[in-house]
Amino acid sequence: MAVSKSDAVYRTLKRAILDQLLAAGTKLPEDSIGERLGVSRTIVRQALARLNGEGLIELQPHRGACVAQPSLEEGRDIFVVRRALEALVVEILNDKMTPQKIKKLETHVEIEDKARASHAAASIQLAGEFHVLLANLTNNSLLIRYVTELVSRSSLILSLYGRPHSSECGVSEHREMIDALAAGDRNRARDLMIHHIDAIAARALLQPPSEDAFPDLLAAYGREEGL
Amino acid sequence: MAVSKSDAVYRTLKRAILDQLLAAGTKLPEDSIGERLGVSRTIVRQALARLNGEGLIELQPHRGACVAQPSLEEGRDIFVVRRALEALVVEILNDKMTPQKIKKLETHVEIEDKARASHAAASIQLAGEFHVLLANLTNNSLLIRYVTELVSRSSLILSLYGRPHSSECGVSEHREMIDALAAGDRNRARDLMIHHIDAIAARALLQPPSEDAFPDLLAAYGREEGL
DNA sequence: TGGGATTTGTTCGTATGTATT
DNA sequence: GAATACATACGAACAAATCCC
Repeated sequence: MAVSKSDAVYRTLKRAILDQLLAAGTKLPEDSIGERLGVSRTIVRQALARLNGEGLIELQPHRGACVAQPSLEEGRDIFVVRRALEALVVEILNDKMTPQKIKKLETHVEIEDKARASHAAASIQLAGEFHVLLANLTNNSLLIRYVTELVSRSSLILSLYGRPHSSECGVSEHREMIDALAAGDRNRARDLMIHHIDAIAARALLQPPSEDAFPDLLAAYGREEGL
Repeated sequence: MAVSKSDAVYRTLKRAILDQLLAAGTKLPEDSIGERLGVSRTIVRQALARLNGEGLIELQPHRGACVAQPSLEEGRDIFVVRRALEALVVEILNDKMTPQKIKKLETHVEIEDKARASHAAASIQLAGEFHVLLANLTNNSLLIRYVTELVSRSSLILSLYGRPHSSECGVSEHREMIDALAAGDRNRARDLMIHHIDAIAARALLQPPSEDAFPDLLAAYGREEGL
């Protein structure tokens, strides 16, 4: 077997969460997942433990797992870290750009552009993968792991608080960034990335809809009624 | 039970690795660990999987686990990320310092100072904990998790490539950093942190000793002998 | 090269803890 | 508040792969 079973389950679940087939908050019982995927609970448990480590699911003792529902505050925390690490990515890449790498990035953006019209799901995924690709070019495995995790979690946040079906990134911003890197313009590349992440954060961290506003309204009415 | 068994095993193993009771490269057979700690293999496996996720052990399929032996290059990668994230920590703390927090930090440094004379093991641990404490004060849970992981792995690198028994950090540098934060001097706090991390990296990433130099020497001799 | 010993990977039954009626 | 239903936590045993002689 090329990859282990739990690896396959891990990937399947991760993809399902990021594609929003499993919405935030969905319960993930070991038994039904195992049955559905034709593996035992042990395998599912391993996959769940790994997803928990990456913050994609929440795992409560004796109460099982559910798809993570990061709060707005957690969302902000994630983007604060993401901005710092992706700034580091371009910082590192400034000294390591080659024609091959530029070509790789341009090819990816081409694909993004083509998918943009067709359908949103693939577009969102590709936009995230651009950031992971950038991280990969640094060859710093830890940085790659962190950025990958951050991009995944950003996607979750976007699904919770962002405007529905809005792509995470603008393709044009990716193009500008490649140009700055290719030109060796350190400061511009860095500024573009920071601006880009901030733009993503702004799109992803809109104020939560009615659900949260509701209790406050009720409380206000309650006070008027002497409650 | 307040914490799960695998949690306890995880903590025990982590501590053992960081305290160098388990040297880098040591094999970690599930069975003997379980026997030693009075738990079944299932529990040990869970703990090992988690340690693997944090990069403290290496886990090869069908071949078991051993304490991680990061290469010099991985070591450099880790410190590159650590510098960026700890710079972010002080950046955030600049806006959030309170007398309570300053007191907390000062108290910790006091303890560090006292342990410095007595024995090295505790001293190294406390030095790392200062950085974790700083991260904790940001209240950003993701940042806390990443910094904690980075500090742990730095400790492993120090044990592999650093001068033996040398403490990771100078206590005086910690004091200066607290002063800069207390004074609200953003730039100075940031510069001190970056300088501090670079100093740690320099102490931790010395050229590897004879082992690596040996093959080169042999090769040189070999060429002279026509090999 | 082969085969036994050892270690990991997996299954599944039982125990335990949580939620609900 | 107790009993029941349900899901997870754990462990013993089996299967498969690796190591070592």
